[in-house]
Amino acid sequence: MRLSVKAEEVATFYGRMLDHEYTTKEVFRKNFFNDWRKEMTAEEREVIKSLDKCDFTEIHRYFVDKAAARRVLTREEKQKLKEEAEKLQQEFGYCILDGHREKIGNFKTEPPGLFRGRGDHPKMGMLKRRVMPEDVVINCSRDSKIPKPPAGHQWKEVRSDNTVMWLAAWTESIQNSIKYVMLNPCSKLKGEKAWQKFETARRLRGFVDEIRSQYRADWKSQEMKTRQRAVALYFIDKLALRAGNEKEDGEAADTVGCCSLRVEHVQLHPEADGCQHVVEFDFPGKDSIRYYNRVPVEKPVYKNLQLFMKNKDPQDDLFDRLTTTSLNKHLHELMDGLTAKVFRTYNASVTLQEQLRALTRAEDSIAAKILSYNRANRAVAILCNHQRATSSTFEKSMQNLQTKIQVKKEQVAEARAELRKARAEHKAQGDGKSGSVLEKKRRLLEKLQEQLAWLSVQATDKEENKQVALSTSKLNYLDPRISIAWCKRFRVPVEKIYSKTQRERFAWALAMAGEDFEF
DNA sequence: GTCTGGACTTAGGATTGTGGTT
DNA sequence: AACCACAATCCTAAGTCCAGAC
Repeated sequence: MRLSVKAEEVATFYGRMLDHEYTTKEVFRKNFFNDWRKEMTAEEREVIKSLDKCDFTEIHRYFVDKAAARRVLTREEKQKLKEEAEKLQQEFGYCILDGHREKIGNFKTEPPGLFRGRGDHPKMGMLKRRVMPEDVVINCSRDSKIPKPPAGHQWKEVRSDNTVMWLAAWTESIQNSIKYVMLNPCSKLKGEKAWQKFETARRLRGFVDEIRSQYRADWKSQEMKTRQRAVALYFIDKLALRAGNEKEDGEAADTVGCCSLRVEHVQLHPEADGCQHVVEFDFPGKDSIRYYNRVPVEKPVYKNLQLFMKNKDPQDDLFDRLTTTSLNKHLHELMDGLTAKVFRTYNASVTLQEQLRALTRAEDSIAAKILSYNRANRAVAILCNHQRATSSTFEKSMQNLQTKIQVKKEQVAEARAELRKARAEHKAQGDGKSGSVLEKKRRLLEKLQEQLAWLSVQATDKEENKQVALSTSKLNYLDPRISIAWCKRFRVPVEKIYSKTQRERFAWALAMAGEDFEF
């Protein structure tokens, strides 16, 4: 069936996703079909009444072929595409801020498509509309070269607000929230903000002992509200839980954080795993990532939880007298600039520093030091519950690595035998030629042993990292100055820890952290 | 207090780039 | 040159937190 242009475009959004799990989900299909029908002409709507009877395979094949065609382009053609993208980046990807040319993060508006909400999102599959110039607000100084809208179009508004960071904004059609064009993390402005964030977290170090003893005292408060706040704060501090703002139901997936925990998300065990007073957490957190943890807690916490759960239904709020606003208000009184999320930053960075101290040995090889670093990083990622899906190729690539290790082991054994032989020969002949052969064999063995060590480090790292995502903590929670100081102290090239973009993002830290930086 | 809109950070998955192997 | 695996980067959803209105 030949479709009208509008209906066809929306059909292609679905067709190109055909091999994605989304298209098997009832909610996705229902929302898509509903929005698709809105784009149809009256005649089309007459004919197309059931998604089950629509066949998108031709559309799907078109995109598969297109992707394949892209893959087989010649080197020159690929080079040309790259240059075109670079030209676009140069023209639109930068702005002038306070007289400096700064890289923009997202300089393109988001293309139209089908909304891909995470978890059980009630709006998945809905049509995300194309952004038109008429939707876009431009923010730049009055005396600057104001960007021109495309021919025949106008901006929604041009304003000059120097109290905000965004350069352009539009309202997105799914949640009616605002999307922004902002600077790249390598920009001076973003760098300063990150630095400020870590400085706030460092300041918490000076207050944390006092705060901890206070919330312990508050576990026995007369006021229910204070007790709830004190137990919640304990979780935020000890378990690095997120604040947990309330969400409008029906608008997003059902996920929770600390303050929004419900009775159904915790189970109390008087005794478990050989410990007393164990709390079992099981709830969907941000991005619907499961948080599952069994932790022994101090007795007053346990008793309080029993009290908070008494006479409540599973769906009731655990902390019914607590909101993120009231918690943060309390935190503000304890320290200037203190909010719930500062505890995550603080505990993440402190954990990294402690773990690095405990794990690194000066006499280790660079490879072993990097494994230690990754393990320290991993401790943080586990604390913050940063997960990733196990890649579909994990088992296979692990197997490949094991094979490589086996081959390398055999090579080492062989090299060792040859070295022995060369040594015997040199002893018998004692001339310069047999001496240089001996030296060569010795070097070969050394090199192979090094390679073997590196491979087995990789294998250990890989296995331990199967379901743990290190990048989120590395980019957002770990004060980069800790890592840089560690690199300097233990003579590890910083490129082994931070990629090029990461070094640009953390340029501010590279410039200021010496080897004795302490968080 | 409570609600809402706004601005910003944090997050995992998707896509792209790279370097080694076949 | 084609292919593959992994790392790096991009994308944008989903959080946090604040200010202002009532």
